[in-house]
Amino acid sequence: MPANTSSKVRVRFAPSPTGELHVGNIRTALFDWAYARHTGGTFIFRIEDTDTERVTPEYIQAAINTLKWLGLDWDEGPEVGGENGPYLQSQRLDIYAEWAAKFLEQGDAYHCYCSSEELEAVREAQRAANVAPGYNGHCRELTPQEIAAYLSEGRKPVVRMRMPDGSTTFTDLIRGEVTFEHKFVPDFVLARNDGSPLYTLAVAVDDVLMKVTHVLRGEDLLSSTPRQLRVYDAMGVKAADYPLFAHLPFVMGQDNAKLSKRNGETSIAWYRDAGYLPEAICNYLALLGWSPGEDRENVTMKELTELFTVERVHSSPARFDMKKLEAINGDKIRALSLEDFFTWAMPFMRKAGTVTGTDEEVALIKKALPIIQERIVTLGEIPALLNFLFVKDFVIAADSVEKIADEQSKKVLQISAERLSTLTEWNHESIEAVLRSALIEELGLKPRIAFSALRIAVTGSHISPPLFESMELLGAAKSLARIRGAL
RNA sequence: GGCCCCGUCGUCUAGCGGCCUAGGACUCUGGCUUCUCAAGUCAGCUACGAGGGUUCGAAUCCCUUCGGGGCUACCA
Repeated sequence: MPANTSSKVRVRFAPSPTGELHVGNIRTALFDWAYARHTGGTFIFRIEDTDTERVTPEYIQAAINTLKWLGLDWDEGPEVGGENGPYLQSQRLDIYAEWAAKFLEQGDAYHCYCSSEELEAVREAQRAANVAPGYNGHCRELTPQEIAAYLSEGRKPVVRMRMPDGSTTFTDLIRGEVTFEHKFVPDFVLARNDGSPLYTLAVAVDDVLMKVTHVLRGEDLLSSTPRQLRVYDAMGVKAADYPLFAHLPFVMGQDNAKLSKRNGETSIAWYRDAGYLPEAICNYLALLGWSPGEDRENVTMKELTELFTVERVHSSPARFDMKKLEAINGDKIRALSLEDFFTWAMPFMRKAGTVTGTDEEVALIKKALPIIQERIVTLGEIPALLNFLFVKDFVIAADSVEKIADEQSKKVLQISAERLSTLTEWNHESIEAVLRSALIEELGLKPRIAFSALRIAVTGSHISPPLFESMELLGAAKSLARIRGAL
């Protein structure tokens, strides 16, 4: 039944920014974007801000920033414009009003004078009687007298869509054929009594006007699809021209409930601040409900666009697993060029107050990054690992001080200081050579014992980057001073 | 309650009637490597929700059942 396969693909991501975009939203955006890029189509970004109670300008801006940060660039939408704009529904109110009026005129919709209280009472009764709740059609066929009576009471009507008898069947690209009997799809409201549109009206009108060919969205919207199709029909769109639907499975939290603050971090801002790379987030999210097959997992953004197809999207929900995200983030960090790694690392060093960004600091950071690149999972771990190189008032961590208080440690430090001070060339090879000869060969100590004391004395912690490289970077003067200071 | 969707290792998944005594990844456990932590590497643990069919043959098709989720708004 569906056409549109021959025309150019146009997909949209249309969030309702009633809060920060969360992981689930982003997964949807990612799939929308990947599908558009895969097909060489157009990616439209539209803001559904018809819920004026909950949507705020701040959230809208945050959504824009999040998509940008992730690298999900759009071809039409806020900031870039496009010939089918505006892309904020709040700026399209007159369009919806026109269509609502047209539906009224055509008899597809009607004025409903029922108050919220009356509606609630009806639902209450339906629940009590154990019948399917929903609008009972009270205002479907009002007489002019009844209307006049309502009007004289000061009632202002909403616009309600008439659902005809019968059923709606459509093919979901992920789930196959889905049918809804209209007796379970009650007449629904298109516009509030102040004339403002509801999601059901705006989404359908915009998808048609913006020539959207594929609707990839969360599965929570699956059961609203018959209503959307009903609006298309009223708009005079032929069934063959309806967009194709693909309802994406949910992203769940650890406790098998929809992901929320309670069971996992949901805001992308949190992941950004913790030091996750956009590519890692996208790669991981892509794996939630989709798979490239062939035992592949690690894909770049480019590969994602090449490999992504709706056919490979799952129909079952996926649980968000922080551990796996961390693993992928670590992989992505290790794959970074030194140049890129530095660019990502610098803001974290600054923010932590580890450095201010002087030329000397920058030079040292660039030399130090290679030795920590494979030992971190998030960028946020960088400052703690490199802090010993920049710290002004060096102190040994409390839990490590006692570990070098014994005689043997003292001896190790004493001898190390003596031998190290004779070195003419200060680099990790010469440092290692002289220490091995003094401590391992001459004293016969186990490496892990001998070097542990030095590590603590020099870096202040029993966990650090490789010791000899660390000492080379720290420099002879500071290294020796710290070793002596620990005695 | 009704309607709709979903159900392979703890988690994400491969699988689309025989290649499956079910593969990969993450996690976890153990080994190797090793100056700590990592990284790397080797090995191990663990799954087709259940019950009926169809078929020579089912994780793959059908039915039932159980379980999970969504919707049921003048939210989206």
